Amino acid sequence: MRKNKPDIDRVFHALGDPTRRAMMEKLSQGPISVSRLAEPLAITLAAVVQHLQVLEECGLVQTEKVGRVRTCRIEPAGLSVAAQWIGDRRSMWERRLDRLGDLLAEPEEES
Amino acid sequence: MRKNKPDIDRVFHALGDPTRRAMMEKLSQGPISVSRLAEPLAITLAAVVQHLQVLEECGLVQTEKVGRVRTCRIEPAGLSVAAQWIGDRRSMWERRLDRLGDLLAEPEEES
DNA sequence: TGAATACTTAAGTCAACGCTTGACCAATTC
DNA sequence: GAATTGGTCAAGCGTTGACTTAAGTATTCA
Repeated sequence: MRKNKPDIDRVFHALGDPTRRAMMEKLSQGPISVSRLAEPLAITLAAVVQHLQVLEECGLVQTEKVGRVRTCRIEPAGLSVAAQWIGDRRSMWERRLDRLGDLLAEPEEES
Repeated sequence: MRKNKPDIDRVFHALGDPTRRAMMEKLSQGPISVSRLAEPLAITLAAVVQHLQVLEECGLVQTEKVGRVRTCRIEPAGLSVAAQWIGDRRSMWERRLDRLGDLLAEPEEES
C-alpha cells in the first residue's frame, strides 16, 4: 500500500523498533546527551544517531545542540498521536459492542 | 539490537504498517470475512492474508474458519498492550516534570 | 597548538519486509 | 460433477531498514 498519513504512520513505525522504544524509555527518565543515551545500547553511536533522527522526524523526541553536546528530550505530544489512534479504535469497538448489546436486548425492529 | 520482549515488540511492529492499521480500522467496525476485509485494499488477497497472520500472531486479531469462510475480529486485549506501554512512558515523564517542579519550588537541599 | 571529546556523514552490507504470481484445496452452487 | 467462491501455500523479487566502518567536523581541554 505505502500510502502516507504522515504523522501516525511515522510514529507507529518509529515505535515498532525495540531499540527506539528502549531509547524512549530512557528518555522518559529525563533529558540526556546522545552518548549517554547510547551507553546502555550494544550498537554504535552512529546507529543511535540514526534512530534518533527517526524519533525526531516523527515528533517523538526533540533535540538541541549546545557546544558539541546534543541533548535529547521526549516531546510529549508525539506519544499522544499514537495513544489517540489506539483510543479511537478501542472506543469504536466498545461502541459497537454496546449497540450489539442493545440489539440483543430489544425484542424486534423494522428493517 | 533485535532483542525480544515477545508481545509489545510484535504489537508495535504490527501497528507500524499502514495497511495493517487500515485493517484494524475496518475491523473495529465489526467482524468481517477475509475477502471483505481485502476489498477496499489495493493488494492481493494473499498479501492481506499475510498481514492478517501478523496481526493474529501478536494477539491483535482473532480469526475463526467456518466452512470456507474465515471471519476476523479484533481482540481487544491486544491494543491494551500498546496503550499501556504508551501510558507508562507518559506517566513516567509527567512524574518527572512534577519532581522537577518541586525542586524548582524548594529553596535548597543537602546533597 | 595538539589531543581528546562528542558527534556527523557517507557508503556499503545483509536480513527482513511487503508484495506478487501461480498452483492448489475445500466448500458451495448450478 | 463441473464451475465458482474463499482461502492457503510456497517461491521469488525489489525495497527498505538496521547496522557497521571509516573518515570528517566542531568544540573543549591541557
